[in-house]
Amino acid sequence: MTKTSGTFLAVQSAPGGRIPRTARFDGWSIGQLAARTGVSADTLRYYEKIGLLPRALRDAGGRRRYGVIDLARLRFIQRAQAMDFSLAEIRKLLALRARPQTARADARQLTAEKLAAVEVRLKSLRLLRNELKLLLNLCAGAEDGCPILESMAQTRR
Amino acid sequence: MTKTSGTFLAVQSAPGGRIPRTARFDGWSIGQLAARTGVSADTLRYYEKIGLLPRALRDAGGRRRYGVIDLARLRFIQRAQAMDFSLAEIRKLLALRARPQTARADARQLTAEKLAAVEVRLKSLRLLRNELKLLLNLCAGAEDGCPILESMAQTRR
DNA sequence: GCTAATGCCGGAGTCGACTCCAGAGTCAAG
DNA sequence: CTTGACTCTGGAGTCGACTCCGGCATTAGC
Repeated sequence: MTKTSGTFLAVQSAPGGRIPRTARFDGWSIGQLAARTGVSADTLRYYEKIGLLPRALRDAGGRRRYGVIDLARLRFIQRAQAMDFSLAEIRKLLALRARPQTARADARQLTAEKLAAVEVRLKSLRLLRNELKLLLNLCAGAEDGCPILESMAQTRR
Repeated sequence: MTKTSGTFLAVQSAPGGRIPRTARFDGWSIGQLAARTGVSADTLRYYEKIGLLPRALRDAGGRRRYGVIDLARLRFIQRAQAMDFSLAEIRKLLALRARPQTARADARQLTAEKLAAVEVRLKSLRLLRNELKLLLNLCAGAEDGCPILESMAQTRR
């Protein structure tokens, strides 16, 4: 989400993932994949280290080379992450992808659990918002003292 | 929120904060305050270390003794924490309590900022909830494949 | 007086998801 | 051939809010 160093132009040579007809497409470097996805190179190496991404192919010089499969997997991770799944949960989801027969029920359950957690969080955040609004309203109408600080100082509300 | 080790009975000797008539009330031990508030003794020492609580009075043997002022401050911390304020923010709020003249505006602003942050989080959580619900609905109606995994695998949605 | 419980302190470890670093290797352009 | 951009590795550091530890001192209850 941060480091997007200047490699951007290099990526333009294969827009939309197209393979140039002249030279064999041997994938992207780590920096190119980073620029393409917005995931930093450090993070890509980290994902590999923790096994979220498989060990990438290496070129003659030992440098990582990524292909469309890796890109798809990474996109999957990004989308799952945007859905508030932790890397541990995403690891499970990725494993599910490999065995389609049981995947349905398991993915469903994982998602249902996530939904339940989100609902809970929503509920408490709504309460919190109301509390805060109330405090601000009180504050607007108060002549003396600070209702906000006072409310937190009280022993029971 | 966790460790509530067996000291509970000791506290019962002064229920409701009552002071035994025979001996002078010299406050609570760290364990007693812990049992009374649900904040672990370790955490109390931690709060003192980071200056969230002032250095507690010590008895002859060097052990901490807490009084009602400490209890009130701790309750303040707990309530602010329940309102999603971080310890750093709570530190500011506590500082505000000390200078009532400017406190109003500052506490108001802190609260308003917190409210804004909560609103933002609420919005994104609502979106997330809708996504998850949609996925589960799709999943219920699908005959083949797993719509959940598929949705994450797609390059664009 | 003895023992179990409690408390003290400094410091290390935990969790999750990275981020940063040093020192070395690789590669393309000029 | 040199320069500079990029990459490699293993490991350490970051953030927030604790939690746990070992070794020792003190105290409460019997």
